[in-house]
Amino acid sequence: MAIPEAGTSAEIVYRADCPSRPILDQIADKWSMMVLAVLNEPRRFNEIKRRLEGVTQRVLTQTLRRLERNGMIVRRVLPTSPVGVQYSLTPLGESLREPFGRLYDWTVDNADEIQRHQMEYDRRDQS
Amino acid sequence: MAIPEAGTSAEIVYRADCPSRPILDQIADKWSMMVLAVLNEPRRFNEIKRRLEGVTQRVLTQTLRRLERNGMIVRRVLPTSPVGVQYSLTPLGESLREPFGRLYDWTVDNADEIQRHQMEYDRRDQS
DNA sequence: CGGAATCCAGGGCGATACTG
DNA sequence: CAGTATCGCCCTGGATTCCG
Repeated sequence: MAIPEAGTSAEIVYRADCPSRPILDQIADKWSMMVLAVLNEPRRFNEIKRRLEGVTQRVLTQTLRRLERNGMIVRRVLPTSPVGVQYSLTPLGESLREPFGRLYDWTVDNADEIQRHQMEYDRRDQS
Repeated sequence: MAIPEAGTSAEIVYRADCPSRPILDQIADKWSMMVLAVLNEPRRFNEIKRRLEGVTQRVLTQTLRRLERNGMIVRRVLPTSPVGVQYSLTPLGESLREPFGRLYDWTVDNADEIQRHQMEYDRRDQS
């Protein structure tokens, strides 16, 4: 993995100006991940909302705005009546699906083991 | 990518009981990522803190607790004086570094393009 | 349909002080 | 050294209402 490792391991420091910081702040949330996953083809607002069980309209709007601002999706107003809005991935957003997919696969593969650890931890230090 | 795609794309829905949900809530934050990245070898609390420029001690403690609860790191109290505490990766935590590394690489590779999009977006809809 | 605006409660997080 | 404890702010996110 290419997480910054200087020549000697004694120098690994995550500096505050590391370019990954603001990016991770923007994209490292589960709704962004799920929106990108659902946008395997262009979809409309309520279509996305329906597919992301549990998301509120406010949060979905904010998530879409941020993804749009970051150049990962495109918002297109359809000349229909009533108006429709279609969201689709840009090449940039498309390229993010691969690393996100890896992470998603990992969570699914290890969900059981993680839950076992959690239960054991909570049992040990019972409050 | 293996994000759930049923036979027809019309059925892609992220159900609230998807096992990835609670996991992503736990791990999809930047400090968890950075802690795992820094723990390429066992390290002590203040050592980790020094390497994660900008993290407060409170947040680092919480992050470490959560990672420990999820079975990704191990906390070991060293019999020194004054006491030292050493954190190290478990195999589970180790296995998470790979997908995290992918994501990190992606952010570094695309940081510039994302910033350009942001500036353009902010310029267009100047408030 | 796809939002924007408003109100409001909870908690995330920083700052600070204290401890074994 | 490696935390815990406490206070207080702000921001996130839910619920609701209104609009083009």
